[in-house]
Amino acid sequence: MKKSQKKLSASLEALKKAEQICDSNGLKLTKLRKQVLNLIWKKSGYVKAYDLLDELKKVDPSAKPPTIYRTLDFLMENGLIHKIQSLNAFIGCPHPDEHNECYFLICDRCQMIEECCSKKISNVVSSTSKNSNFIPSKVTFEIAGTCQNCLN
Amino acid sequence: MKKSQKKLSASLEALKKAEQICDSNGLKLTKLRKQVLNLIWKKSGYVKAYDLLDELKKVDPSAKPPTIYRTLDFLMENGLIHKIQSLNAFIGCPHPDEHNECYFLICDRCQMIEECCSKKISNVVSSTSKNSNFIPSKVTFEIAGTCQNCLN
DNA sequence: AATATAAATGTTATATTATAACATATATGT
DNA sequence: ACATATATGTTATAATATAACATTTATATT
Repeated sequence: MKKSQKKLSASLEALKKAEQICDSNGLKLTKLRKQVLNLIWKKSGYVKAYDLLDELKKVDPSAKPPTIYRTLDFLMENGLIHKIQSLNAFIGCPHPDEHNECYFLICDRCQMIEECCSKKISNVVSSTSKNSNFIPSKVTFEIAGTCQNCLN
Repeated sequence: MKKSQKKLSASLEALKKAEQICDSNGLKLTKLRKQVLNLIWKKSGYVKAYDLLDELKKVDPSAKPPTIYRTLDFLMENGLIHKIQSLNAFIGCPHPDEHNECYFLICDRCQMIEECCSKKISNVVSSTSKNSNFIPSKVTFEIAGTCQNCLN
């Protein structure tokens, strides 16, 4: 299977899941939101908001910063994408139907980001939070470095 | 001991450590760098770059964004402060002499941030990285939520 | 269907965060 | 004393993000 096909199916898969999630939660996956989610999935790695805006402008010249940021907010609120805080960038979530504590492996050389889930993370978060009598609500866990591919 | 005294001593302590570290590493803790580090420690929680700039301007009216950002870069590179990625904010490091994998407990209600170190974190990072054949270089681990004080 | 209400999008303006590029000053080594 | 490196000063602008208000579209109710 070619890479373009792989990307295509990941994108379609993501759209399908997004539709399911929105359907079952009474959320509206509007044309704009679909377009933006699609643009995010078209990129192989992460996307910056203004790059996304430029892409969107190609099909909707009236798009402006709030167009993108509002849509990104919606997609984030509903777990369909994530913000990578250390890069001010965004990436599609491959498993929006599960809500685990996740972390990101971010390659400094290529723009690939691997999203991983691990019980270990949630365990560390809850145990360390308990130690400090802290009630956690949002976890940001990003590991930058060099990925497998780029090591060769 | 009053809170202001506690803050003062933490600030003095931090300055002392910074001087030691710079001394033993051939780094120059210049007047500007000291001033900025001091301003960071004066605040009880985290600081934003432009707030810091406003403070600095009070004693050095010619200060400009690069003044602050360059100084913050120096302080970060040498482990004297940390950037909180999820807030675009900065905070002094209470133990710049040790270099552990740390995480931050960030209270949404007050502006307090607790920096914690835990072997568990480094273990999770190294084990999960190994699973993905990933060589980690920089870890961002921030947990937002509600702190002990604000729960009452 | 007509109307009220809520949700989404459009639009203008501006706030916030950060860096590039080049000039000058200060410290350091020879 | 001079060359070199490091730090700071300065101007300009890039990159990221949101506030505030207008308009449109969807939804619920009568």
